[in-house]
Amino acid sequence: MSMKLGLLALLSDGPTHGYQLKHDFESRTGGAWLLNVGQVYTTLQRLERDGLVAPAGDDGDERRVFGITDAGRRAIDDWYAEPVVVAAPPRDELAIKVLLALAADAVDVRGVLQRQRTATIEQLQEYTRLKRQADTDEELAWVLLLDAMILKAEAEVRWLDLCEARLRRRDAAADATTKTDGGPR
Amino acid sequence: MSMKLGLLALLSDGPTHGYQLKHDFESRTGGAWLLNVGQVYTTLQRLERDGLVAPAGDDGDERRVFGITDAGRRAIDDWYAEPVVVAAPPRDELAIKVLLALAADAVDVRGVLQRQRTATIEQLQEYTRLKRQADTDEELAWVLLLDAMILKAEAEVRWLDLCEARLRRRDAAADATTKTDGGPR
DNA sequence: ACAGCCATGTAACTTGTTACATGATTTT
DNA sequence: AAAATCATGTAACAAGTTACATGGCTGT
Repeated sequence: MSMKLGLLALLSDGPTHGYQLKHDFESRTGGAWLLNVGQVYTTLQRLERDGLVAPAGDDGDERRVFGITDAGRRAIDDWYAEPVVVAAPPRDELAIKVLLALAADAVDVRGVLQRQRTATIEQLQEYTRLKRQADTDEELAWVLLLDAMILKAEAEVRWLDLCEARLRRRDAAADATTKTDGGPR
Repeated sequence: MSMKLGLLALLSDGPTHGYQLKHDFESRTGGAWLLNVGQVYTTLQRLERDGLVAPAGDDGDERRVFGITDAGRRAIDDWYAEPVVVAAPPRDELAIKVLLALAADAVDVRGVLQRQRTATIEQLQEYTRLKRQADTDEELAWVLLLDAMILKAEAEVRWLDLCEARLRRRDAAADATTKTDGGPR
């Protein structure tokens, strides 16, 4: 949904053609978000199908200029007016992976957590490195994106640590049970 | 990708049929992740097409039992062995929305940020409420999922605050320019 | 002439997802 | 007998994504 609405948002600033949309989108995201041009055109077709954009422009122009329709304007206003709500359940690959690993006794959950932690911390360092550079460049979009990725990565590390802690606590409890009352046979 | 791999992970614990997979998946995610049964069957078809699972079982059974293949075993081992890497760019609806709002002067970015902040904090309170209950129930899967959602929501709030701060700083800088040297005409 | 960008588009495919049809078995 | 649950499946669509074909225009 974000791609469609992203292009629609760009079109709400004025009619343009597909190739320009690609460039606008990329420049507004600080060059961090590159689009395959083909995708822009397919998305435009689908937006037209849904009545959110319409061909607007001098017939006889080789470039196909699209403009936003009233319905499109309404859609984009709604988008900005409504907060983004997380889907329940969150489509979170890491979470599902850990939960499934947890229940499968053939899988080394600890290993999964540790490998993920290492990888995420590496990413965090890379982001921090990039941010030092971006801060001097004053590219607001790119800086904000990096902020977001850093905060997310930090949250992920914290979650991994929490998982470890809860696992240790659970294992300790199970251990205590086996020692005091023989535990599960 | 996570749905497919999720079912495959379940099958790596032993062959079963579609309906059972649905129940396993839901119970292992603490009931937080409900599946449409139809999706399980379509996903199984696709896994079979890709050679990751194969019909395994007594012919003549009314239930279609599937087992994991060697290729499937390899795929699931890889999944657990490799950390989940964030796609660059992150497909983050909130981030793209804020970045696009930032560049469009017809949009009230401050409003977008504030409405999102309110909504996210509300969610945070709801998660916290649910967690108090889950903590007593000792449902590890559900507790871990809530942990993840809480940490993510907190990170989101922090990011929104950071955005606000950076916007204020930018506006202050622009203001200073207009006052001292006349600024942009 | 040739490289490279501007520009448009189509075909094909993937995953996720829902709505619907169908019937057997079990519980109330 | 009716309701619920078990169980399997298909049709259809949305959204994202890539690979490819095609041609004009511009600078060297």
